[in-house]
Amino acid sequence: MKSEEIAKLVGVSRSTVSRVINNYPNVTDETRKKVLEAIEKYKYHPNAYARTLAGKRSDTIGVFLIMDEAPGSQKQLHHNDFFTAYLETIIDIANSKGYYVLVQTITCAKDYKKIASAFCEQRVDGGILIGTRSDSLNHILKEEICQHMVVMDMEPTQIPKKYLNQERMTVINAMDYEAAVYAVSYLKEQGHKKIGFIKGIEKTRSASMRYRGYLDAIKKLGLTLCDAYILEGEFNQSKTSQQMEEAIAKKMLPTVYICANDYMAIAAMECLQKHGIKVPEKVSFIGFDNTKTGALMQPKLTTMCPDYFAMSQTSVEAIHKHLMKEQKTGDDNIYNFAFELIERDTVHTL
Amino acid sequence: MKSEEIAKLVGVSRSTVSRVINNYPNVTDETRKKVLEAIEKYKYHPNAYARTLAGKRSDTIGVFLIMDEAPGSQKQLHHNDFFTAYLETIIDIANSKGYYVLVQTITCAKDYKKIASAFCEQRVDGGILIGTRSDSLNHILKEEICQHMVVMDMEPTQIPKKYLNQERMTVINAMDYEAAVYAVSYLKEQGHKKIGFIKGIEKTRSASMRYRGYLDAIKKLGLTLCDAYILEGEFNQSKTSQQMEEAIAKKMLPTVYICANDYMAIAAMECLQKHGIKVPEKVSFIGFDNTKTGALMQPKLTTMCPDYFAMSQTSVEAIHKHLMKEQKTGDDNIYNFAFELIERDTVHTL
DNA sequence: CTGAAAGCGCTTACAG
DNA sequence: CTGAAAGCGCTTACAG
Repeated sequence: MKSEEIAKLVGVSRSTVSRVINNYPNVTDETRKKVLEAIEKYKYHPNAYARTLAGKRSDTIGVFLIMDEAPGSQKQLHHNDFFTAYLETIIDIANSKGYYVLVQTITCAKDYKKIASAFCEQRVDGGILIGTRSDSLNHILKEEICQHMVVMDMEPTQIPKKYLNQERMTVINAMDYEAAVYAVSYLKEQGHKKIGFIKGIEKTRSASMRYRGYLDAIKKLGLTLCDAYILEGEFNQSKTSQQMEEAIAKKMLPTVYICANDYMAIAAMECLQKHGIKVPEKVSFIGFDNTKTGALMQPKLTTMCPDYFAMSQTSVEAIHKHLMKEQKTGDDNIYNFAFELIERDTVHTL
Repeated sequence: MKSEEIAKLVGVSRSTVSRVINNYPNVTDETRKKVLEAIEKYKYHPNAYARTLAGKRSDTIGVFLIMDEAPGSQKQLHHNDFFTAYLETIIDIANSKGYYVLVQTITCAKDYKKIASAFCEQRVDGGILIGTRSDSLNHILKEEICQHMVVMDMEPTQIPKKYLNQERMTVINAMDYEAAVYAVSYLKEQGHKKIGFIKGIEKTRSASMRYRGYLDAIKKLGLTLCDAYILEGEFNQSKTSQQMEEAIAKKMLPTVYICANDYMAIAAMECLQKHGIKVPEKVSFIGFDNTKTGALMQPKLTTMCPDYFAMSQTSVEAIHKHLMKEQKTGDDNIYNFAFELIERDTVHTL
């Protein structure tokens, strides 16, 4: 079924059918109604590829998930629930606005070409980058992607001004620095003076900002910074356990650890418990990310929760606005979202 | 940049450029090389929409995630990590075979139209349905989707023969019944005689098969079936807790529960522990699905793990084969995958 | 308000 | 082995 057949059936031209489909004003109500009825009756769907070729947008948003290469052959990618928190909301909101969502995984340097292809083949009108690394930008800039790209978790100062000014990029960040500062002050209020930190790997903006926020807050609040309280967890459970074991052996334990993500907190807690060290009574924990596991385990993990929903929503809307050309000029294509402290059972009041 | 420009640059016709792009044999090596060089040099990407319109496939696979409507406005869809286990593998494998992946969420009856649209607008060459419900099939059949569809977790007998015979559908299931039977026999070997079950909602094939496998195995192995040991968990943590509370109050506890999914096991365990009932010493647990939370919590949950990877891989390959017309005739478009018992710390040997 | 015609960027018989 | 031409199913100035 194509538009010409509908046209014949109704007794109008293809042009008119097209006008109805695109909801143009210059069609009489009567004609419009007849066409709409025929479309409904024969379940006509305009061919997306023909529409796009003839000048319409593809109505498709690309979501690019940057992930570490999995070591084994059977990649357990799904363990990265970090992405899912954004992905399903993005899809849902995009669908509700009439966009289709194309998802691609980026697991190595050459995979960045997938992004370029998606744009160059005109498969997508805009893109959202999730899991951004410090080197991601180079890859993208190298590929000269022209349309609109939303980048999550990237320091705006690292982006060449022209991209931001030409409104070719939108930056969406969580306020990781502020969240870490808040976590420290919250813990101080709870009576903690020895506050440790378990670091992620700092090739992501969020991990490094969380750490910097911690460092600055410790100094600003007059707490003493102790190297022995800072562990290199590398976002990695076994590395975290190992570091924790060493700290236990040295008997250099703070009264609480802030962890750059929930999973390191979970690994560290398990390690302490094995040694009979009570959590949270002896050592308390605050995680980051609000994973499902943290919410369900015992004791339930207190954590800093990013506004996944708002960030996902804003990313879709940024692309939508850009395509609708509603984007105002200026610097409002940089967004920052606050965290929420979710108080559960792993912070003991001293 | 379009094919005509490349043609001019090289001094050949568009036809020849097209032949090179599509890797047709009837081009001299010399010409092919020159064209390829120009394509590389000018970073030419054929327009996907023009290609498809001119008769090529869209090289896009649709993944349709059927999920319950979330109660709140801010849908916490990402809590459904059931999907992610499949989704990221599907994307990865599809990408590696040169397919793009379009993902759509189905949260209500009218959303099934999204599936029809994706096919009718020719945006996808084939589709994968995840999270299938007993009523999903009606929706799909009603929409008269013509191309190839892979359906996960659907009883083959419910599908009209003609769809299977015409190779318009592939069915991919986990061996839920057998897994439940195995779980029961495993527990019997561990000395358990009072084996309970926490049920999901039975509008999914997997939930009902897990329950039926349990029932049949109890009978077959000569164990006594006790209604009080069977709880209506409805795949729901609060419902499970409530049912568990009642069972505790009645003092009608088996020595072990098989749970139709991990999350119900987690809720039930928490409930027992609150009452000072030791897990696994007093009451043991086997879950289903192998969620990350189950692997990380304390005690670590013993669970039946579906072969997510193989199922995802097979679904992509089924579509690929169908598009390549490699699909053999016959009934091999129904696949069943075994579970693996992951022994951790929640089954106590009596 | 409506239609005829050109054009979007490819592929593919067809002819040579 | 290669090119000219038709065609894929739409949209959009253009003319009326």
